[in-house]
Amino acid sequence: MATIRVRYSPAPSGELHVGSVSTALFNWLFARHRAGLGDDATFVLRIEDTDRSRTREEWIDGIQETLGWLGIDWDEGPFRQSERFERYAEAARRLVAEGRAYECFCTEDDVKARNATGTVAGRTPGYDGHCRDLDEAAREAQRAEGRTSVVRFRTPDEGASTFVDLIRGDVSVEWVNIHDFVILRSDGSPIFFLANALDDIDQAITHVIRGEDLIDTTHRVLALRRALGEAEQPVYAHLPLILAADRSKLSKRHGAVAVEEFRSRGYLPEAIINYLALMGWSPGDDAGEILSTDELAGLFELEKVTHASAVFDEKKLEWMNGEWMRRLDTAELGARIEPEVRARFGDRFNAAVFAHAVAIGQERSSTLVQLVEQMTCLFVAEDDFSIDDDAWARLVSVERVGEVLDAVTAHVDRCEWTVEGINLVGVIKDLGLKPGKVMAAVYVAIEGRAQGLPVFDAIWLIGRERALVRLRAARDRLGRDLPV
RNA sequence: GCCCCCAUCGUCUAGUGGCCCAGGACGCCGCCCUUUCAAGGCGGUAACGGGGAUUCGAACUCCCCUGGGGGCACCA
Repeated sequence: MATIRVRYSPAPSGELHVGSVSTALFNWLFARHRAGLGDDATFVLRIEDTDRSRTREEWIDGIQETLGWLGIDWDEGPFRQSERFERYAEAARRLVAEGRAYECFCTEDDVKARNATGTVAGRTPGYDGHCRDLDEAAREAQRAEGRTSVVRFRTPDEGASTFVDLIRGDVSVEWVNIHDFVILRSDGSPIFFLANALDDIDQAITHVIRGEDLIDTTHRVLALRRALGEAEQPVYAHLPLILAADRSKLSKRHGAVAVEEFRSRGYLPEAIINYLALMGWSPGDDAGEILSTDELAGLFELEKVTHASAVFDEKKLEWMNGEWMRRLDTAELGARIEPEVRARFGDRFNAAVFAHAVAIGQERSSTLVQLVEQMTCLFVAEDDFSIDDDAWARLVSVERVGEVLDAVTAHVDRCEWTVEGINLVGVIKDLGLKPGKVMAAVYVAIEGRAQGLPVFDAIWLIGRERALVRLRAARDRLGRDLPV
């Protein structure tokens, strides 16, 4: 039995976006898969809030809320780096005392200016080692001038840094390309590298699974760990990134990227998990694509993670969401939207009508939002009932639409009040018209839109009175629009 | 500019030297079903970036090029 400890360590700088959740998911799937194998696997949640200026409490709550909604649960934490500043500062002091790090008086602008003048032309820009070898007298002089300082880590001057990535193999970089970097800001707060290295040590993390955008930072963290006296190093695995359709980094300008946004647009957590798991990983052709979270955890293997970044395709997510909506138990599906529908319609809400609507809507919608929209025509007050322009245009274009509406109205007025009794197919045929050609007009008149629930059901659900009101209103409006 | 990672249909991917003139899924197109639209069923379109090398034989191995992405902060 192996001991596995992974961590998901988001920075609370906004709502969780799909890339970040993907990282959380892969860590979680790995831990749960190993636990299923009998290993002692722990998933730790850690909030990397070292940058006070970018941290907001609501983001931290939001991270937990979103993970909870998705069903990604954690065994330890959330730990917060902001509560461990003294620990980091102490470690930095120790590194300085041991000569592994040094006090640096250069400001950001100083460094930038020196880079601009070509001091390091032809090389990776970065710190030039200006304060590396200041003696105590020189440092004292700087302080006397009132200059503030940071603590900078001294990287090796030669040789290369190499580590084995579980999904990419050997990853190596020459140290000349990695300059001395800041580990403690002038205000005493730690920089990511330090806090991250120390937390991984203190929390005994065995596997670091994160996005490929962090692959270059690994060498610095590893150097820091060794300087901190840690002999053991965790296993690293760098995940492929999720890109926007234009292959650039996914960002707000590409539309929805925050998971909460997808949530409010009617996506199910099951579908989001399923979709994200299949971005950058595949269990092989035989497993199929619609997989529950448990099934995913059972099949997950880091070794099968793909290497190339993947483009986010909302079309496929939507399809997958529809698949999940149809797989869900109807009562369960109803329960997920009932609070919202109740809130929206107050005492106009009717449980029996709602249940029937969910049952027939389940088969024909891809998102919860679509499902809710389909049933608004059932609950909306007649005063608020409206027909959108596109739908009206559709109605008007129907052949002999006036006659159709008249015949339908007459039928609805007297027919037996069951869905089958309402069946309008015969009525249309009696006019010598094809139901498939003209029924759209009835949909528009009754549901206010060209896309919705089967209209015989809708008529039955809203009742004879209201159905007649809507049909006559449509007929009246038609008379005004198309004076005969 | 320097460094790192990557490279199969439009997109997500299967494929680890012969089973592949490359399979699945989404999308798209067509047909069927049909109370509009959806959903569903059936069918179709579409890819191994280029060039060398190794080999009897390369999508699969190696090299170069090209292309894409990422990194180079007192962000993480």
